[in-house]
Amino acid sequence: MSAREQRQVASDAGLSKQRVVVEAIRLADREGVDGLSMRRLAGELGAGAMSLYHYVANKEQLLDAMIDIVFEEIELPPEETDWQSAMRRRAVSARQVLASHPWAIGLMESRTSPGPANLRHREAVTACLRRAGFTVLTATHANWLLDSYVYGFALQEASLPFDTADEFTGMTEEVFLPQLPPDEFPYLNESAAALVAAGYDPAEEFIFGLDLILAALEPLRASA
Amino acid sequence: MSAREQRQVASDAGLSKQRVVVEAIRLADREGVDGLSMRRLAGELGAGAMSLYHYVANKEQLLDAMIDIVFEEIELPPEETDWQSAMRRRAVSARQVLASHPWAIGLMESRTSPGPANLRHREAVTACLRRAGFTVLTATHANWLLDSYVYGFALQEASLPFDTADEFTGMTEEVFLPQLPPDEFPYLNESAAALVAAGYDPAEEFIFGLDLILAALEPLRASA
DNA sequence: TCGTACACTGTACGACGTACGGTGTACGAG
DNA sequence: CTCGTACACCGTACGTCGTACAGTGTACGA
Repeated sequence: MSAREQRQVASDAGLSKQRVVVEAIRLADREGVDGLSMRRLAGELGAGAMSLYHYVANKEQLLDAMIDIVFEEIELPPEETDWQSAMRRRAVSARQVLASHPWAIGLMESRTSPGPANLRHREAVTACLRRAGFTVLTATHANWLLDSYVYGFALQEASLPFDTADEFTGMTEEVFLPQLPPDEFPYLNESAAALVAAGYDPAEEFIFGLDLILAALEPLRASA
Repeated sequence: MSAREQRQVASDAGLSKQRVVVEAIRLADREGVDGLSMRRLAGELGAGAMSLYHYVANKEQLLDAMIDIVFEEIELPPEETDWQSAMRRRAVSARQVLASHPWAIGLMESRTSPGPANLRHREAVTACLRRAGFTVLTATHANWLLDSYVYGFALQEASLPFDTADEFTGMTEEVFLPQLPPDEFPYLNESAAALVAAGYDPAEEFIFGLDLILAALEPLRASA
């Protein structure tokens, strides 16, 4: 048995850029982006820290690659349906993916050059809009608008300190409301109370705004 | 002249939480959030690194305080106009502020508890919407929708690798287009070409989506 | 049999956040 | 006028970070 094969047994498989990046994503999902260090990542892979630099030029490039894998996970707009359904599907998918990799959102601000999966995604979305009858310029507007909504929603969702409706109710009643004097924040109190009563569901909230935007974009199609 | 007065001359004024946080923001604006270290910040203030810990519990709290100062800079919705104008003003202000502190957007994802300025802002926005005739629930929807758009737009804008229209044209023609094979990315090519021809202005782009959202929200008012 | 190339790693450096234990000065009490 | 205390500030040190650099061992073609 060669040393390479030994290593493969010891660490589940030989190293590769793919394996490094995938494990990095797992680590970031588990511990947050601050918990992702080259040493820890190497440890997870059963390797020395410097070995990683044979597959990734530096940590920045590793982060770029991680982001692009995230984009790969987002569904492309299906081609066989009307444009609104297609956009809704890909937006919903994007929200799900970003919610399961919250660190990705904070990373986008600092990373300026889009990866290949990102480009493929943009191309597919633009294609869908153009084929639906939007002009080049209105398609650009629609693109900015939809992406802004999706990213902004994911950003807000990521900064919520709870994940489930129960946690929300608990946190609101025990932490937030006591911090909000009703005379200074009457409307926030009212709104928090209503949300506790009505229940809290980010997926529903997301769909509401999304459908409102899609409906408002409909009249901009040239061939309507 | 006392030692304290000497210090004040040497470093422009005695230390204070306010001064520490403001200088931290200046440093982050200038060098990015990665360039902000306790040692460098202390250096800018003419102090030792550990002195900062008398005004800030740790770096996390410093970042929280920075974010809240940023929220303080955003205009509250004016009370004397119709709700759409009020929302437009505060949204435009928010975009400007976030564009001048791009690091703030990436920070929001990891920071979960809102500061006082943030709360005041939310209260004022919610008040404006409720007074305009939105119900508690539709006001919540509108809030999520508008904030998502503003934050998401700011996030996308921050991740653009250029600041001016000229830079945009240059980068597009010299860097992006050569990377986009026309047969693989026909629509992105078309759209890039159109943008170069029509000129690029993020402020206009922002207003487009904003007004579209505001118009779409109008019919949701109860007292319309 | 040997040379080369490749995959990998050990060590070391400078910078980071911050715990801990000072140090000097201002100031109220005696 | 003296002195105790409180406060503002800092020097040093520890563990961790990213990563430059200089190896080391093995596979493989000649």
